[in-house]
Amino acid sequence: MRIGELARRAGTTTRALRFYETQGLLTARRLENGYREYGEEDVRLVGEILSLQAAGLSLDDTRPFVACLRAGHEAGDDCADSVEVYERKLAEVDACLARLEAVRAGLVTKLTEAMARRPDPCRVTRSIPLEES
Amino acid sequence: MRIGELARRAGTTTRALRFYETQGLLTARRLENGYREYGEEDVRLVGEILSLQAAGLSLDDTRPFVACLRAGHEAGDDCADSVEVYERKLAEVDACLARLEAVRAGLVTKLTEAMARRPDPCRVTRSIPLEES
DNA sequence: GCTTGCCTTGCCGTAAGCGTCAACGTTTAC
DNA sequence: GTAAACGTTGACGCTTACGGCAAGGCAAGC
Repeated sequence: MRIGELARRAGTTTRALRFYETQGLLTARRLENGYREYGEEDVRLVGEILSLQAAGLSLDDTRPFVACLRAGHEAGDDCADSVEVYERKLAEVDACLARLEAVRAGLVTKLTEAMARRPDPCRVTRSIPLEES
Repeated sequence: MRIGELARRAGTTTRALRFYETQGLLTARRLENGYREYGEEDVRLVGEILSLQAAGLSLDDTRPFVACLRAGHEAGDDCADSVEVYERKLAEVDACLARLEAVRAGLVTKLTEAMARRPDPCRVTRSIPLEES
């Protein structure tokens, strides 16, 4: 199949596929007219990439998974390198979570302090009519 | 004072200060030779920007705070706009936390599944010598 | 022969916050 | 007199994952 069909079937764009190729994630044989030609296994491969990206991995992180599939494994994470990426990414996510928690705490502090400084905290902008609706 | 001194006193670089100026966050009068000239209040202002960035705000988010200080308020968050930024940012951080939690959960799932598929999970790489140390 | 649709390569732009030259003028001290 | 330390503007680099557009080649239906 050609690039357009692969893009449709894998659920992405031709732009993305060509980009993956420049990144060495995808390869294609060429037809006589220069068009890229893909096989069924490429649908699976691109699907793996997209699924991993959705799981929070960067494109670069998907390399071991692609290599693993190319090496004939049934799943992209059937290789040690892939599992290692999972672990590394998990650690990164945990670090990011911790940092965000800290940022959150700082924001809450600043917010409450600012609110405490505001004059007339009990002011009512508009009185509520008793008999409405 | 000139840009170098302001940078030192505020704890940043001249490059950053010039950048803030292009972003409209900082203004400076010019000496006859074209050099930027700052006052004491600018030290405070730049300090506010840096502190907010450290708290997780983007440079753009600091605009209301700077405007608030320029308007003569004692604190940069003595204005409604600034407080609004706190609230918006807090919501953003919360959303980001939720997304990261989901990513984390997905990673853990993938990792445990991949580990479960690995052969020989009880394999011992090296036997532990009984009499060591 | 015309249109339509698919394909090609390549280059620019995005968002954030500066770092790092380049190439040059100014001030100050020895 | 000159060197060091400071100042100026401008422009490019970096990172991610493409989108958009240009300018064209190829294929198929009417």
